[in-house]
Amino acid sequence: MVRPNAGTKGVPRVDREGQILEIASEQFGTLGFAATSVAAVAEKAGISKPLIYNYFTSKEGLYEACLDRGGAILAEEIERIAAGDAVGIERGMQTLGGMFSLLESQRYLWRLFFDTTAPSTGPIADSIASYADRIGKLAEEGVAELMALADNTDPLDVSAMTTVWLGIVDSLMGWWLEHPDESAEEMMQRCIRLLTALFGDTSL
Amino acid sequence: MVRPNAGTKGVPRVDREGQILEIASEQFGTLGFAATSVAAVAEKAGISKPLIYNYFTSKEGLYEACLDRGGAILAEEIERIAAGDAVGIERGMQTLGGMFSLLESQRYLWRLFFDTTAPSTGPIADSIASYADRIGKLAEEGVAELMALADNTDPLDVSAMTTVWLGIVDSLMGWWLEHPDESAEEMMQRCIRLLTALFGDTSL
DNA sequence: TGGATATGACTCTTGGGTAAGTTACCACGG
DNA sequence: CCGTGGTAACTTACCCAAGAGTCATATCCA
Repeated sequence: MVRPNAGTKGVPRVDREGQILEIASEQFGTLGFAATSVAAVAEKAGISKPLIYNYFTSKEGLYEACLDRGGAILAEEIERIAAGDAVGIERGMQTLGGMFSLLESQRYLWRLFFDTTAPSTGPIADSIASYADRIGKLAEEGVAELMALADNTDPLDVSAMTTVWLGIVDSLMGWWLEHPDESAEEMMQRCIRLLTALFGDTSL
Repeated sequence: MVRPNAGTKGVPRVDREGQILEIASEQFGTLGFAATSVAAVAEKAGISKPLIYNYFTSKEGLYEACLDRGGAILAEEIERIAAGDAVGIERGMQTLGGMFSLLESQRYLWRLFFDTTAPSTGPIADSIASYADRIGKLAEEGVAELMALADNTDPLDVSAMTTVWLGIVDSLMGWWLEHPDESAEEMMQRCIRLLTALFGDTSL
């Protein structure tokens, strides 16, 4: 049988995998796991669906690979800032700034780890949870520090505040996604203005 | 042909519709539009799928009916508070308090209007947008007031801050959903403590 | 020539939606 | 007090499209 487009295109596996991951991450990050179809990723990459299955085994495998690629980057940056000596709001703002410059060209990455449509059981859930936990732990640590400054060490209060903090970051990322012209630097300046509007300009 | 379970069960349409809407709202609100299946709603209601289609035409029709039921309640409460004379943070906290007591027994309602898996085109999108806008407008109004107090009237700043504010409410609702034992009153006290941790106890 | 790169054309499952029929209730004429 | 027909409430069994996943095969290069 004649199969006009078959045969290698001379693209080595590693390169192809990288290209697929980039496209898949964008789709998963913007549309969510459930709404992303493997066929669509294949089409965007200019290749066929079976090749993706050949390299990544399943849709979940593909998602997991995206997580691994993005998660390392993200967690590393947050950990780097956590290792600094900034505390409280200051630390929060530094984290934000780090995120902005890190994710400027791939803002959708953040959403990968907070996608509500991702499967909630099975190996993916574990993988996603492991990264989300790693990020969440760091957030919680920062929040706990902040709260301790105000003599509040109630674990549930810290837990709620951490959720709120992650919600703030998430909503900022969402807003950024909808304002693509905004640079990381502009975004940071904006956040400082917002903070000032809340606290007055004493704190920075 | 014998159809052992067919025939009326003596439940009038209005009652049945109400029952279906309650169950559907919970499913849509907790699982999201995409992850909710009509068959599952039917099963939970102890009826068959076609009855739902008979009453609500389509899955989107069902969702729209849920929105109508929940949206009126939600927007009304926020409008009531907006009509008061509280300003800035104070208004925000009052809104929160209103939400908590209003949604204590149906916390999932909030998510109905901020479900990212809902269709983004078609009549539903319009309907959802109309309610979300109504809520968003009120939020933006409150935020704009707050920002004006700090001499910031930049529209993009207000837009970003509004998104953040909605993100905060959303994350609090999410946290509440995961802590079912927490009462509305406890939730409110917790929020006041969190606010105090941030601002010191001068402001209330 | 064998292994890596690739594909067209399937299968199978899930879930939205429908056709056609069944049962219970009720108003009304005898 | 009893048919009897109309309508509202309901179901089973199906259709169909979309999308995950697979198989057999084809091409290319070292």
